[in-house]
Amino acid sequence: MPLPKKRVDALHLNEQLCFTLYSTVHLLNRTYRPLLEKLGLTYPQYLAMLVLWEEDDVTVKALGERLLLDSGTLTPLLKRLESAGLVKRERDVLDERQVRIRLTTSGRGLRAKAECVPPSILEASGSSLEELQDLKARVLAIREALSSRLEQEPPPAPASKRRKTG
Amino acid sequence: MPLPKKRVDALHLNEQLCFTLYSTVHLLNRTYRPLLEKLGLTYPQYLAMLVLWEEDDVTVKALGERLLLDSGTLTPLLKRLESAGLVKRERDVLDERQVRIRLTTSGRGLRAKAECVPPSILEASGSSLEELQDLKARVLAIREALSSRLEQEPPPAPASKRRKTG
DNA sequence: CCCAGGTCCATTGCGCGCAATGGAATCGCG
DNA sequence: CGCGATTCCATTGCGCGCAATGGACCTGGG
Repeated sequence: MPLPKKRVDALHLNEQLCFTLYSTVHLLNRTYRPLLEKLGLTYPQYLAMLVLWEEDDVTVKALGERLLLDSGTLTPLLKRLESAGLVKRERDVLDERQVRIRLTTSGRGLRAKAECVPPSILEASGSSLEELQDLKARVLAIREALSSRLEQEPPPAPASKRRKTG
Repeated sequence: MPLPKKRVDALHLNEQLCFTLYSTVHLLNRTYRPLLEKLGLTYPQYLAMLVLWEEDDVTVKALGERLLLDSGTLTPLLKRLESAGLVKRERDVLDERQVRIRLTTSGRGLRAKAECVPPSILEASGSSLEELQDLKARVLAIREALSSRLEQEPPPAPASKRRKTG
């Protein structure tokens, strides 16, 4: 046998964890969609509401740090939540650069209807809570590795200001 | 301690595997971006090229089944690959409903430059190949559960044609 | 007090993903 | 053979994600 395949081809689609994660996230989104439609939310909007249900009255920046999203994504998303009557967006009085996001009564009320979502997803996953918790921890480790790497390397640094490694 | 938290709140963002997967996929995309920029590809375009490097001359439908994407996503993506000179898109002569995607010489040649991508990602993940293979298998199990569920349930069936459960 | 630098949000442009719709080609049943 | 059903791809509309840019605001050194 003169090796019919070139070892374990790293460029083979089905070998790649990344593709598995990528396609699984899309299937998860499709699974969430009919559940969240009843709440009038998309999945990223649902994530923003999760943060607000935990801690009301947060800035766009703080929201972005929790969700790992930037203002280019959040600004239009929050405007849609506002026009849906779920949140209010107001400039901070003490620091007008910031915009504070606050739940409306309607937004707070939506939480009760959201409580049936996680159990439905758990069931659809076909896995146990323990398995999912274990997976979460392992994937988190990868996310942290990617995250710390992305924070350091990219700065092409125009010049001057070498305060990190100097 | 009168339980300061309400058990293990399923609506808590950081409890959810789904958010971990969602945010990790975005970080992966950001990690791939500078690597793939050298090839002139986005991540979904890279995935399509992976399939074509495995098996040239495939239909849009076959590509969609491998990548779990539909024509609404693939048609414009493939047009961009075509205008980049990497593939050709031609109607099948025997069945003109189908469009066959074939690599150009330039598209085949890009494979060599792509070989450095998987090792870079492996390193950035901070994990061993064994750990990633194990994760892949576990996430695949969830993907299969979601997939089989999505295939059955949704048909709202206008009427008639009850061939599955009838 | 002034203003250079930094922070925070908004905007723009592009490429997905996907639901929904439509048109052209093919298939299959009578 | 004829015609309704099905298959396959293209198009449209919308909501992300994100890089890049810009503007308003704040802060700190002089």
